[in-house]
Amino acid sequence: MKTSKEIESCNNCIYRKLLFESLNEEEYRLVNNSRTEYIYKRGEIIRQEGEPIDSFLYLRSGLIKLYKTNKSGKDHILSINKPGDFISLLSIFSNSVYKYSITAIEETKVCEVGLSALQKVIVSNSAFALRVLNKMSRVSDDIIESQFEIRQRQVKGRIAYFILFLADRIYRKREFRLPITRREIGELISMTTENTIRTLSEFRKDGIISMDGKIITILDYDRMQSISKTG
Amino acid sequence: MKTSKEIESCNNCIYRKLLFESLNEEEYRLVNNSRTEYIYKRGEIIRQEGEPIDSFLYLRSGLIKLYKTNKSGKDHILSINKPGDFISLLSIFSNSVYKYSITAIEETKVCEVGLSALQKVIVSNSAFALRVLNKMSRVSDDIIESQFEIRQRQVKGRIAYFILFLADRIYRKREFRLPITRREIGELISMTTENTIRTLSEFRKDGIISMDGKIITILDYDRMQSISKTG
DNA sequence: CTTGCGTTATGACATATGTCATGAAAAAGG
DNA sequence: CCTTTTTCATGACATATGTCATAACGCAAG
Repeated sequence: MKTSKEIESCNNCIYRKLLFESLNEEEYRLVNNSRTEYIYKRGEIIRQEGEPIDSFLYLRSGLIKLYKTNKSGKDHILSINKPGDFISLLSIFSNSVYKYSITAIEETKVCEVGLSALQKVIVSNSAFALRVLNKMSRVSDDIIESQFEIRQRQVKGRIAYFILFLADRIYRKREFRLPITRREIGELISMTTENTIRTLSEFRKDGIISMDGKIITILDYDRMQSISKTG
Repeated sequence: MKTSKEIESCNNCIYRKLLFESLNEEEYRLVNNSRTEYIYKRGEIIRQEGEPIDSFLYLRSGLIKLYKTNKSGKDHILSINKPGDFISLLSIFSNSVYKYSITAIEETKVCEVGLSALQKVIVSNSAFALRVLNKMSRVSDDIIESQFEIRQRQVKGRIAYFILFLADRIYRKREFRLPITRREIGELISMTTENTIRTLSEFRKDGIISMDGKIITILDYDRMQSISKTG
């Protein structure tokens, strides 16, 4: 499952400042000693629903999806997360097991910090606790907001919303490679694969995007925004 | 807006134990001095989207809805919350203004604690911080989970899910008074009022529930569960 | 008590979405 | 390289959901 291991110091990590800035030497050592860095290949499962929560996961590079499989075997994707996101913190303090599965959708570097070490530092360092609280509420907020936005749109609006999410928040470009299949887009926006494909084709026919396999270029950004808002 | 004010000591509050147990005298005094208790009548707006977050809100009795109004003027309800729930904590640490509006759907008692007092205690008392972290993640988790469950069902399943939510988690009875209108149920499950009404009528015709205005009785609990799971 | 307005209710019809079938294209695996 | 599997694509049709119209009912304000 975990294909490769490669420990680096947090000192070189651009996220150290974000999170560990307020730690003193001892606290930092405590965190760092219980820290491991793993690399997951595309498609590898990082954590599975029901597994005990043993550590705090922090995404350093790559992309992951958070999802759940229902009884019929159908997956429903909750969110796509990017570097800098806390990918497990959601339930770390209220659940003992993962409520959702996590899979790497491209090669992904994950920092894993032992839960007990993290809790010790939270107890000893209140500035750090506030920082975690802040970051954590932001991630939950983002998930709630995106689900909320998705649910009040129909297919065209949902796909436009997702394409703009990728363009604006993930890649910051108007041309990018879809990181997931059309089936997975459907699992994310709660639509069938066929309708997802059909709608993307329609956007292409209407000249709003061009498509070459997984490469998408937004040709008419304004119209895409308008569809995301109204449809 | 706030119709009545009535300060009680936290000592008599059944929730004190839940949250304020770990506070020492001074911390407790700090919280209590910045604490006010308000009573909101049915339909009264407790907080409005966009208002600055000044305090931490804690629901002592009654029921509230969390919702957002979109540009077309249509409301979308995010959750119905019951006593014991943190109703503002969601965005308290990551936003300076409320992202959602809060309205009392029946007479509701709300405890309001000044945000700065709360933050001071979080910084000074790490056990309390952990408790807040735990409770907070649970509330966010609940919202994410219910949205997640709703979105993968169609109308019948969504309504069955909601009816069972009321029966099992809010009233703990099989007969209860719907606290909201059918339009609001639609706003909660993202369906039109007509389809919501139609589906409830259908449940009645099929002998799954009986209805007398807003009074609902679940006659066939098993079938209701089965619809909630499959439909 | 009456009036007015929102809620509940239902039908007819339009539109959106799902399902099933089929095939081409692309990716994965030996 | 070839084979196998998955993804992408599209059509025809079934079903679910939305829209519009209409009416009875109930609650609340005067």
